[in-house]
Amino acid sequence: MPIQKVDADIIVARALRLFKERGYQATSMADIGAACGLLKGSIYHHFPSKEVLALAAMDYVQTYFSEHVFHHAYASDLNPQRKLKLLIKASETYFLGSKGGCLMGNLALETVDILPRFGKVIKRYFDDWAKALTHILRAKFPLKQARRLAKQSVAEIQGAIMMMRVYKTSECFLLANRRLLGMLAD
Amino acid sequence: MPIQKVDADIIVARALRLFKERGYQATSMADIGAACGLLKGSIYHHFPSKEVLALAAMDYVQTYFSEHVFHHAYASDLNPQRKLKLLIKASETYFLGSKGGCLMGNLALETVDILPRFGKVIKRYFDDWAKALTHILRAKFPLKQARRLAKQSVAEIQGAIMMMRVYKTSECFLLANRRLLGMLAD
DNA sequence: ATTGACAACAAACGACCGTTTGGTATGATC
DNA sequence: GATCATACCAAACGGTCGTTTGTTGTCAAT
Repeated sequence: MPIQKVDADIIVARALRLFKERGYQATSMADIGAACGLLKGSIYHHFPSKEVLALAAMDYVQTYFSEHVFHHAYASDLNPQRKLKLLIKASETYFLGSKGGCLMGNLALETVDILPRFGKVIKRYFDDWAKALTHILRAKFPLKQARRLAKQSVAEIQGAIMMMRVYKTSECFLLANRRLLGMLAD
Repeated sequence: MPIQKVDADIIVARALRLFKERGYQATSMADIGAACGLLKGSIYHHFPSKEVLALAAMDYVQTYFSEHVFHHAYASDLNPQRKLKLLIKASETYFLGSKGGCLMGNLALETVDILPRFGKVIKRYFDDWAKALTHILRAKFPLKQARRLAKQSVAEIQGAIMMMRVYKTSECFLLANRRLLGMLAD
């Protein structure tokens, strides 16, 4: 009775949410199926394994951030402050608008020494984030220093997201972003 | 044939290592048993459950940091710079000397929304860390600012430890500590 | 009308999970 | 030397895991 049709995108979206909020191992295929109105076996019509499904979810996040967050760094017709402001705003909208913090950060600590394929995707995500910030900070700092400040900021924001999950307060996260913005001011 | 005697402390130490390197869910009682030369069932002679064993491991970390890291903040016969230097050195010794990063940080992201009992211990750990830094920074900054800088630094260091695991480089972690130390300089 | 690809179900697979049980050797106590 | 708690093993428990298999109903194309 397949009157309904659940396509791969919906499964990715639901799985992403679960992986982000509960983690990889604590999310079962049955959980994902239930979130889609399917039995767990039916998911294998769309994805060959749980690991590939998680990779698809990570890919979605990577694409989302490239298109909705990082891309602000490369909008050529804006000044650096404005670019940074838009990038931070987009990041805040994402992280304050949903539970579970950062999928990449969560999976990083949970799986980096266990599932090597995840590590590469996570690395690329952090790389792209740092690259976007570096590109903006280049307007004020020499390349090496811009790179250092960018990496520092990515680390601080990830740490702040961790604190956000532990303390259930966005204070630390907002401060980290404000401090990043302050790097361009003088 | 119990010619050997594996006591609770050894089990905690081995479990701590496994939980830190692989995470909570990916570490089975059989793994822990094997690391102690025991069958998984034998662990239940010393601990009533996996959850309680993990709590014991977290408690060990909490005590270790209180006695070997945070306590430097309260050594009354040293100037603030010296205190901070010793605290940072002890922290670096710990995090650079073993794999897996920070047990508390790892478990925070993996279990905070799933195992409420873990959340409280993790919170206390971060609180104690921030409190130690606040106590040192108080020498230069008013209380509110000291608190803010302390929290910021804890978040940044946790984020840097995450980067250390992902990129397998201690660079970011060392820089975060240097920046913390720089807060006292002028 | 028949075909065939599709989407889903129902059920089972073997493996492993955390935990429990019952038994067995050890070593100290009386 | 008998007693008894201890530390452990061996085996099983019920349950869940990710995955596979076979089947069924649906829908579009022939």
